[in-house]
Amino acid sequence: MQKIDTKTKILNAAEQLFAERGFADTSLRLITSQAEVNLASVNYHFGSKKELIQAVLARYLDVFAPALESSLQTLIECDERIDQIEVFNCLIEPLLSLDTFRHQGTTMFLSLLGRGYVESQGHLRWYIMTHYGNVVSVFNHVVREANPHLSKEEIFWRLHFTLGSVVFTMASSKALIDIAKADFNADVDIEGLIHRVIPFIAAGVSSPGK
Amino acid sequence: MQKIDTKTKILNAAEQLFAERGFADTSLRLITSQAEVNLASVNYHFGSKKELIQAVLARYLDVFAPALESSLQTLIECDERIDQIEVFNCLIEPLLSLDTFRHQGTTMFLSLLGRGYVESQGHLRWYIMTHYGNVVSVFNHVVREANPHLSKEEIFWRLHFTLGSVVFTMASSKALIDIAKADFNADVDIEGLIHRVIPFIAAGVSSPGK
DNA sequence: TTATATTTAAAACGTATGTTTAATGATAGG
DNA sequence: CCTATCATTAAACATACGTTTTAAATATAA
Repeated sequence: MQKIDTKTKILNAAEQLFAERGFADTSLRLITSQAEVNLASVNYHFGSKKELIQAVLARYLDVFAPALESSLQTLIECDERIDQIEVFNCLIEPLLSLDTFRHQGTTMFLSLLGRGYVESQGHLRWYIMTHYGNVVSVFNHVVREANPHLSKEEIFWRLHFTLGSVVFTMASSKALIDIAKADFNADVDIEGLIHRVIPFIAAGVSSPGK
Repeated sequence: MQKIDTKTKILNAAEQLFAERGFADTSLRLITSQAEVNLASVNYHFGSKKELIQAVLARYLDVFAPALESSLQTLIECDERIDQIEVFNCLIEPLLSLDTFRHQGTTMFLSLLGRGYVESQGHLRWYIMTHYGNVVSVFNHVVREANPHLSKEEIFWRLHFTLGSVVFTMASSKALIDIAKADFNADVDIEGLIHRVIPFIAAGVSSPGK
């Protein structure tokens, strides 16, 4: 059992609480008591609550973004004709690897992403664009290749519908999985959920439209 | 120009601020100053902030739920074979009529719905089920009719993916529409957005799956 | 070991929150 | 006209928040 330093203990506690309760409803005192560190250490190590939130998100994005990018690059190099479902399949491995990277990492990441998008009034969007803009561009490019019949604008909107499906579902995945258990005796985990959502969003994105 | 009573002034100011900034980030002082009423009048008329939030949501749901229900009933009675796109089309009129009912009512309602779902930790879900459970049942029933090839469980998940697409997009529709304006010189309003999202979610829901 | 820098600790600060109180004003019924 | 109910106001309340300060403790390096 190795010793975990204060900074990491804060990040671990913070990400869990942020994912469960959102940013505004999670106080620094709750975080530090859960992490069993002193209150002031948050401001010492991170400067402010806002910077802590960024650090929590960055810890995931720094792993996820490069993984997705290389996954997309492989797709570009190997396939002549790209299908939309293959594009979304590129998300699976980078997403699921977050679960080995940290306990319930996939759920945590997607919850944080969803909460960040609705709570930060567009700040997260800007942050992602400036820090991970490249992988976003590549993703957009590949989706365009897979759907030559769609305009840039149509793709813009459909990718946001997609993002909504994913982060909204994942943000409440814990509760939803419980309901599914109770109502259908169905045992679903986060991996099963991802495999359920991908056909849905792929069909939506590639739909001929009205 | 008729005189608006305090209770309504509070509701009007609250729903706008809630939709824009979320529930946690909107203080009663901000609401009452915007509404130009006394701070204490919130607790006098509504009891607490939580009950104010419920009142704001109820004001929309009390209009939307019956409208949707009758719209679905008409569909059931008229069509022998129901298509999924028709089911979602039933949402259009009830949603858009909120815009005449109140300024930017459609956007407001969907934003509130989205925020309620992610901020209330499942409370809104319970509230809707207990107060408007009937229309939810009818909607579920119609979707089942339109998609006999899908299991109850599959429909459960796909409707949540759908809800995610809609509320997530609408919750940030203001910002997204601005981006679309800047990037594509595209003029989109809330009605246009609804007509964009319906083919997307209809294709997703009725997709054969993997 | 000593000097220096880094990290932790406890306490207080200032501010903002939701809520309550108590007094005043308005309104309608007898 | 008086009274009882309802509505509004200003002020205070208690609490919770993010942040800062000051000092002690710990680690690091000479």
